[in-house]
Amino acid sequence: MPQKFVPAIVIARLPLYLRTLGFLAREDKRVTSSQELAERLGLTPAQIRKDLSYFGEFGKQGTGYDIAFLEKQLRQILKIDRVWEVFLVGVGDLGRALAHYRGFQENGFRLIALFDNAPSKIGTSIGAIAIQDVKEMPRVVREKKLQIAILAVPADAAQSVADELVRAGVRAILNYAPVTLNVPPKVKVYSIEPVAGLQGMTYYL
Amino acid sequence: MPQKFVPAIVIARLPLYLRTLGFLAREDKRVTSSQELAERLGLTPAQIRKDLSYFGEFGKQGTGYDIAFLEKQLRQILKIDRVWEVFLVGVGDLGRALAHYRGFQENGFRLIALFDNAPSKIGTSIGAIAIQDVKEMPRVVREKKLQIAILAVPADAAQSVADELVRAGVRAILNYAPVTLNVPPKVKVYSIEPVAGLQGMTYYL
DNA sequence: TAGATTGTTAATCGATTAACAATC
DNA sequence: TAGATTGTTAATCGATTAACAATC
Repeated sequence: MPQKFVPAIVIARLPLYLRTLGFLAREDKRVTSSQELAERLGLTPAQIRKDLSYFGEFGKQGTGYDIAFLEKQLRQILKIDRVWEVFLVGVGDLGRALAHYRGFQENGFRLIALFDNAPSKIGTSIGAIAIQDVKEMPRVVREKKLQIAILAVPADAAQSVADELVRAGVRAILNYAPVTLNVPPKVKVYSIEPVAGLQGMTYYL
Repeated sequence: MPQKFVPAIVIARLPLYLRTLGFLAREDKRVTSSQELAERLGLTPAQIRKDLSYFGEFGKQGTGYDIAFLEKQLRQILKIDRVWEVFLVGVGDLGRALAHYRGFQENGFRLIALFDNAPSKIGTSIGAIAIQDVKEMPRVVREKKLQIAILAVPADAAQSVADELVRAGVRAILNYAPVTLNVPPKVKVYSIEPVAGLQGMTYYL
């Protein structure tokens, strides 16, 4: 089935749809509508129907969408109907907090390796996971076929570490370093930008 | 001067331009071009020139942009040519890490208050900042005229706390809770979405 | 059946890009 | 002057929305 091209911005909304379906399910709802989802998400019903239509027909006229069914479909589409192994590079304050964050685990992203370059940290552990020398990273990534990295190194190291990640075969980087990473198009980057976020909001104050 | 409407997506790019100018300055460059900025940022030169043109003429034909000058202009436009006081609600693991994060401070966002609802935390301190009862939040926010909140409470409390923030007069929320907040249009929300970010990337794996 | 809501088309809206005169 | 690069216009591209036939 030659999948029609789906804009990245549509893909980016699917996790939000999925999350909202989860909330509705926990409210013991069985069925929802593009109208209800749109209200919760601050979008238009048309946009939600259009987005879903890239992937198939998931609703029923007059009724709406079966929540459990649509959740399952979205999980399949996003390929999160499985557990993904992820690893973290950079175990500073931020990296340490990320290593403890349960949200990844809870959503099927299992942290299985930690890397840092500080001799004082290498060999120590966080929870059950040992911190390894970042020099070992390429070998471990290849051996375990890891595709997803969480990058939490200082800004001035981020690009060179990202280059290493790409060379080692990583295909997705969750970037916490305040830099714009340059990577080949086959590698996806999602950057966490709290400071840029704040700076964008002060404009409106 | 009746400012022309500037698309939010343009505003969102300005902090990235500013950051890149900072990197160039630290490389001892004095002048840059839309071409050079575009390469660093993975954008087109035309887009950068167009974005800047919403606010004035900052370059010189044949030469490009004076880095220090453009930095100063962007800081003024974004209103980050001053220190903003911010406060944090929710001192769990994540909130604790955010309270220690130096990136806010370094970029002119001074954390001046912490709130939580757990009796065991209230009265204790992080660094020099005491954790206060979240019930005190509206009073403190009004007294100090705080406009910017960092929200790091559990997902199921986020909307009701956000409602409180809005009632207290907060105008900008940096949201770390994995929920879509519903707030009036005068209030800006920037959400940090690591899990959604990962879920969007697995689609491409 | 009547009412509700989907999936899709076409129109609209908005953002990006190419091109180029102006000019440093 | 010649080369470089801006600021801006117009064209293009892409995303959102309105509208509605289909149908549950």
